[in-house]
Amino acid sequence: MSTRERILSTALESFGTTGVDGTSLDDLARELDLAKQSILYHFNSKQILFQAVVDEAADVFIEELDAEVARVDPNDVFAQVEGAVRVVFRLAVQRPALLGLLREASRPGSSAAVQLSDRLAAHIDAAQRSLEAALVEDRVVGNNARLLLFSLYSTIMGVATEVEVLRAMGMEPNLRTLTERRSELLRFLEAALRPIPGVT
Amino acid sequence: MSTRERILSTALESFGTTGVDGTSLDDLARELDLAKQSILYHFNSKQILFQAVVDEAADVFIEELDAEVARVDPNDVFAQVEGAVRVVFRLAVQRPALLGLLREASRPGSSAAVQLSDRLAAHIDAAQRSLEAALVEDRVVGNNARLLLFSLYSTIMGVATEVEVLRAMGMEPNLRTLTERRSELLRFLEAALRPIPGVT
DNA sequence: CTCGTTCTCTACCAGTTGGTAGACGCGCGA
DNA sequence: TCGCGCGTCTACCAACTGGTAGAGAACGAG
Repeated sequence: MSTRERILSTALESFGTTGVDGTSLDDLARELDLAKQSILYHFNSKQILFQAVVDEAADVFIEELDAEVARVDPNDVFAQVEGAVRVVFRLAVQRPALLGLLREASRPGSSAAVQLSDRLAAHIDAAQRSLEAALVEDRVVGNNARLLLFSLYSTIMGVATEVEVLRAMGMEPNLRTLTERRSELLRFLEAALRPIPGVT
Repeated sequence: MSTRERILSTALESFGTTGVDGTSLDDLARELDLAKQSILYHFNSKQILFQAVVDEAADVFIEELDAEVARVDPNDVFAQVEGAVRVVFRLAVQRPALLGLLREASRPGSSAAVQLSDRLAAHIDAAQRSLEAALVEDRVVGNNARLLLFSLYSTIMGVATEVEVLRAMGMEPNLRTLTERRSELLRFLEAALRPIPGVT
């Protein structure tokens, strides 16, 4: 792995867990066993490094989602939701810092928000169109595809990442409860989306 | 308003929008037009100030929820959910920094998480019991009251606070879209909770 | 008046911050 | 062999960080 890649990956880990403001270039340099100035050689400023990290996180996120969605019937909304949930929960286990970074970058007023949204725009549009089609064909219940997508996103990301709230409810965020969380989440989402039989 | 109260309120605003690490005591002092050392007189350290701010935010949050829930039939889960949504959305308009602070304090690994959860424990338990009762009487559909509550929380808080994601979807977070968001959210939650007629 | 308490202030500190300047070593093409 | 670009380094910086020390103002109680 190149130095540049090492820096990116370590920075993603640290920014995603401790936050950008909570991570100093000195911290990163120490962790990388590298001079701080070498970091600044590859990324001219901390801000630029953060942007690069956000881009990388967005790319990984998109890549994983694409790979999963490609294996699923594009007309089956529930299967797509299930795929998205699978991806997010896999990341929650394997790369929690990546989800933490997305959370950091999508914080209200974040400088990286615009950039992140540019990176995701095409995929959001695609998901929205797919949901729209399902909506007009009554394969799914709802009034507004965008807002429905927004609700789905909020629920999935929240259930996958709000581990401290989970703790407050008396459940430790280990692998067993994670599985429970996921299956209850899927049931919840399906109940919210599934048309009532016989009602048009 | 006492100096202590002024400090608390300004700190809540700043911590909730810029984050704790992104806010220096010098910033606060400047904004308050007060010497930094006066802040440290009332709160011996930044950490202690943060804890006090978290406590205050939790108190306000609980107070608002209690006031709303008290006006609602305790056996009507949908009315309770509607009340909670109303409170959260009102705060999203009137005191967005307060929700931002809860988000900050419930960040994975946050030092304030335990404290926040202690403060909310009793209310979480009450909500869970109420949901549990509705569950066994089939007034609501679901398998696990705690996980159901967790899903509800994630959805409501996400839809109310993820304004940058909303922007990424092409909707500006103004008052009109907020109303739309709220009504679509309520529809979504009701669909997720409402038992299908005729099915037991 | 005067003493003690409460609060705010100025002055200061050592450690850390993001960032700059410039030297050194290394590998590679001419 | 030489020069040169690339990457890393040491040394340094001004600004800012959270926090300390201690003086003085305001004020109520005796």
